[in-house]
Amino acid sequence: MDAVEPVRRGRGRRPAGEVRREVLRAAGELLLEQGVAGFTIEKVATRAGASRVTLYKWWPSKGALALDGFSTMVAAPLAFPDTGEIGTDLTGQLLDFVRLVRDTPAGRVMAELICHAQSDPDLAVALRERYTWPRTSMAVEVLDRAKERGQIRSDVDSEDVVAQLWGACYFQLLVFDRPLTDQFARSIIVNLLGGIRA
Amino acid sequence: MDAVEPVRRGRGRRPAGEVRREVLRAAGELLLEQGVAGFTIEKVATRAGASRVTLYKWWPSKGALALDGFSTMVAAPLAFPDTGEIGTDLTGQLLDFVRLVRDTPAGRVMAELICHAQSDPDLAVALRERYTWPRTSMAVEVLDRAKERGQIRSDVDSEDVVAQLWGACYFQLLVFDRPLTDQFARSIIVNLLGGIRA
DNA sequence: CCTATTATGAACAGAGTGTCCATATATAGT
DNA sequence: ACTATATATGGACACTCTGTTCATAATAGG
Repeated sequence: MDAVEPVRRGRGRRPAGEVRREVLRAAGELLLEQGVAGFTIEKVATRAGASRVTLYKWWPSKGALALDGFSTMVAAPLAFPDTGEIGTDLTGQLLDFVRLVRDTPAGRVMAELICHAQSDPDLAVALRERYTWPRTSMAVEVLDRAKERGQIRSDVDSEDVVAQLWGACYFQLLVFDRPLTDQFARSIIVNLLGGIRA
Repeated sequence: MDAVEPVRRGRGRRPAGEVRREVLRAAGELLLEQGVAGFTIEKVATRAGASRVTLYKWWPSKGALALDGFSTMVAAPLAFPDTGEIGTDLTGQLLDFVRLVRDTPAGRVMAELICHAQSDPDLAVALRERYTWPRTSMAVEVLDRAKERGQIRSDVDSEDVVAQLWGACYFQLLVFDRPLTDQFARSIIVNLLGGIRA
């Protein structure tokens, strides 16, 4: 079960950086393997060969540790092309997101982190600052540029649009039980860009 | 704190219906007061003046009990007019939802239940069958009728539209930290119905 | 080399879970 | 009315996880 070599040297100080690295690796692994449900301070400490006290010292909450571990495992590429055509840009970005969520364990963990943030204020702040905001702001920038180019009505709120695209995907994932397909991503972009009136 | 009269009669059998009613009332109250975070089998049992064993016997999981309690407290009205104008119908329905979520504790509890369902299969099934499906199917029906009337393109998937409206609201609530306003609801309907192209 | 910093093991109280048991009693069947 | 069954109950148990305190050991930096 625990295929990790804990590097136990007995009591006493270990290099802080080393311990930190071990803990983050253990946290990330545990998160991807068992999800937030099986993620406990105790298990992370055991797997990292560290003391729970050490974890309590460095991380204010379980959620903060989880997000740190997640970040070290999933280095978000966040590439974002600006081709000048808003439809192309949005499609590329949304498809990247859909595929990340659908084809890797990261998607499920993300969903669980969002959920856990509902009852963990520390995690909620960290998640917004380190994940939600950076990601959405890029989409918002692209949309704002499209508005300047006259491709989108000027009275449209870019953040509303982000909610109607990414929010729809999260809805599929969290509430509906429908699969998250490439076709779905393309369709909702068409719906929003072209309108659904005949 | 505990303003309930537990109706304790000592050991022995009490009428099953009575116990069940007490437990559901206690569960619903606790849920609205403290949310899912403070919702434990132990607290529900104490508040209902019942034994934990009894709860374990009747409800398969904490989530199932929570949803049952929630349902007894929040009898969803689910009124759904069909005026013949798809924009009017959607606006009315979405505004009802937005106001429920924004102005009552039910909204937060709903969000927490959805989140909890991510790691509780029993709750996930119950939530879909008893909440998500009935609600969304009504919106889908209205959209399908609008398609028959030619108000909406026939190649549009009604469930996609639901995801882009209700999903956007859930996104505001769970991921973004933006307030859920009436204006937001109206805007996203306009975006989707009329399209965002200039 | 000396000292401050830091990790560690052990232990603790507290809460919650999930499961036993024997006992008491309401309800249903005869 | 009597009996059998179903069911609620209190008490207890082992277990996990949380969050903390304490003395001890070992590294890192001057």
